[in-house]
Amino acid sequence: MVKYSPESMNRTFAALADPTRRAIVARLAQGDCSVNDLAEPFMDAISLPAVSKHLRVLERAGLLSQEQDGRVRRCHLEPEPLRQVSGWVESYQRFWSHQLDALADYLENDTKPKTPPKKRKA
Amino acid sequence: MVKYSPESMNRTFAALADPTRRAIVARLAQGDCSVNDLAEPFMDAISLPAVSKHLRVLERAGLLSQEQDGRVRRCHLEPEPLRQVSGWVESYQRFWSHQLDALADYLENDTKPKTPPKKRKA
DNA sequence: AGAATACTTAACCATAAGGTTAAATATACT
DNA sequence: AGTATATTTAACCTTATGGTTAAGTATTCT
Repeated sequence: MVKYSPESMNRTFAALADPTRRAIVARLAQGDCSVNDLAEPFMDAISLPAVSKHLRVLERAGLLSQEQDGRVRRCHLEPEPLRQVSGWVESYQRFWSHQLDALADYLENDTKPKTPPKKRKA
Repeated sequence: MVKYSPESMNRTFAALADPTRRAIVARLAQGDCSVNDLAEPFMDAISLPAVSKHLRVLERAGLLSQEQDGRVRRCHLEPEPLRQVSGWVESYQRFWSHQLDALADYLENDTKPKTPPKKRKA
C-alpha cells in the first residue's frame, strides 16, 4: 500500500467537495475534452472564469492535466488521486461494509466471530 | 444503487478534506470514545473548541453521532457517508484501475488504440 | 493585418472555514 | 452547596473559497 501525503488528500477531498467539480470529473471520465466543452453545461449558471478556477483546483489536486492543442486545451482526468481516495475509504471498508450485518449477527446468534460473518453487498 | 444527494456528498467530502477530521475518523473507526479522548492527540496543536467545531462538521456530514452518557459524550462513527464515498469513487474504478494496464497493453501489442497513448507520465 | 476564438489572469467582493479566548452549561464529586 | 469535569457556545480574527466583470494572451481564420 502506498502512503500518500495528507496535503494531497486534503486537496483531493476539497476538490471533490464541490458539485461543479464532481460534474467535471464525471464528464472527463467519459473522455478528454476542451475547457469550453467542459464549461458548456454550466454556462447558464456560472461564468467561464469560474469554470477556469474550478479546473485549477482540480489541477492542484492532481485530478486534471491539460495539454495545449492549438488554441484549445485538452483536459484529461488523472486517476491517481481517485485511486488514493479509493484506498483511503477502502481502509474503512471492513468497518462500514460489515457493520450492519455483523451487528445483526451479534444480536441474533450469540457467537463472537473474529471475522464478522458475511457481507451482503460490497 | 442508491442515489445520494449532492449536498450530502459536498458535506462529506468537505468534512474529509481536513486532516484533523480524518484523524478523528480514523480514531473512531477503532471504537467509540469521548470528545476528550478524541481531542487528546491534538491538544498540543489546537484547542478543545476547535475540536468541538470539527466534530460538528463531521456531524453535519452524517459521519458522527453523539450520545450523552452522564457528562461524557460518546462519539460514534456513522458509516453511511463513507459508504457513499466508496460508491462514488467505485463508479470510477473501471476508469482508473485499468488505465495503466490498458496503456501498457497498447504499447506492447500493436492493436490500434482509439486514443493513441503518446505521453508517458502524467 | 485584423477579427474571432479559446482561454487565463487580475482585481474585487461576500461568505465560509478554521483558529483563538472567554464565558456558559450540564453533570458528577465531596 | 460548592467545586471539578466535560463539553459547547459566543464573539472575534484571518485566510480561503467561489463567484463576478474586465482585461490580457495566444492561436486561428479571412
